[in-house]
Amino acid sequence: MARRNEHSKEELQRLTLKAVKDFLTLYPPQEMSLRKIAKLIGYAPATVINSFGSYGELLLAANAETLDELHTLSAVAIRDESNPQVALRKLSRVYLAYARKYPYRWHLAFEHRIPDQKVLPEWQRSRIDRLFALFTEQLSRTGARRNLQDIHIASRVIWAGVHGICLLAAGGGVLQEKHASGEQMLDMFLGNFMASYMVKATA
Amino acid sequence: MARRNEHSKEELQRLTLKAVKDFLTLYPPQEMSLRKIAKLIGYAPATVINSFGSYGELLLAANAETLDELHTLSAVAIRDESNPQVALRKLSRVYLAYARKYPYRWHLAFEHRIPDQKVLPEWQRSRIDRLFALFTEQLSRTGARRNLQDIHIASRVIWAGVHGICLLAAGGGVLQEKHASGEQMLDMFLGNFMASYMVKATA
DNA sequence: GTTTTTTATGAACAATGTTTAGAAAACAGT
DNA sequence: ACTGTTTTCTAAACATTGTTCATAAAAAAC
Repeated sequence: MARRNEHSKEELQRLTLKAVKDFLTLYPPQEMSLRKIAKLIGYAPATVINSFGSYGELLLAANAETLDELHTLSAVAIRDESNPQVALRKLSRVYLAYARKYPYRWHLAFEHRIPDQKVLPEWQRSRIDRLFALFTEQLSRTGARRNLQDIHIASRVIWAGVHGICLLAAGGGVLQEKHASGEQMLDMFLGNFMASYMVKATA
Repeated sequence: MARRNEHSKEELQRLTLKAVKDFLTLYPPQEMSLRKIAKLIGYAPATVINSFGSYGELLLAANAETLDELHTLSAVAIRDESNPQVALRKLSRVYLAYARKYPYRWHLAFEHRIPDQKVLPEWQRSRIDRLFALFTEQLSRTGARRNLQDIHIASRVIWAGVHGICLLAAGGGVLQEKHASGEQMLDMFLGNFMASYMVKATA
């Protein structure tokens, strides 16, 4: 066969990413494949490869959309929140809600080593950093007078804690906690950590 | 070919698991395959399947060994530690050290949905619970007089926090933190969380 | 020595991501 | 309108994956 020219290069990418998103909304990444996605959009496998470079890069692009979505939801959630500690709580709830709503997409985005790619592209790295930055900003606004390095570390600790709790609360695999709700864990984590963090700051 | 009877059923399993362990000490799980392991031990692929049931169950068995190792190291590390808070710190350090030493094995063990297996076996579930229990026990010994449910949740929070921090500090993938050391993050996490947790307990 | 059981494998299968030669539509130049 | 070039797209082939099954051969049982 030959060219059909039904979709532009960008349209084809949009089409493909939409198919991936829809698939991962229902089924886990391991059940997904290049050929299934190709069949879903009505194109040949090689066409998808031509469009994205490789299956791994397609996943990378899909993850970029996930991270963007999560960032937007987070930013909106704390837009009118003046209290930084409450903002941190809201951020954590957004993460948990997202991890529950789209467990497969969420998990894939933070998965390690998606392809055998040696180094992940800069535009992906910056998306992760942008997520961290949301926490760092709120932490700076708490008024805890500390050096930047201290705030940097603390924001990572909070992010890591939230992430780990989401794994327990929404992860469908080995880690699965039934007897403790995600909300309870998040509240206990942020409540205790921030309480002590603020105390030492004002002392 | 036919039977060689060089190894008993158990010996063959030991041999296979050793090969998997050695492989994952050097290379990531995605580069591993049933056929490579089979070649390493000098048996046919079908023989390995016969021995473990499936490739997924082989990974499950390998993960069981990882969890056992981690449990033993943890138990030994806190054996003579009378102070429960110090014990929690030591536990977290063991996790971090292990995640750094065997990043691939560590990651695979806590990965979600290794095979397409619907439900993970009971003997695997109990190994995870045993790891949690180490944290729960020390938390109980802190003297914080709380109900069991509260301690249960708190132990999960601590475990999740430690796990998330290890992901940042030792995870070789998307999440990678260069500017904050794992030790710093662990100390800040446990220090602040426990400080507040204990205060409220004695109040 | 004959039968049965256990052990191990080779060959075949379906599915995977990727490469490549080339067909056909769109475009450009005259 | 014809011709040459470029772009778009795919079928076919490849190597690799996990898994199944008939079967060969050694060991064990009788």
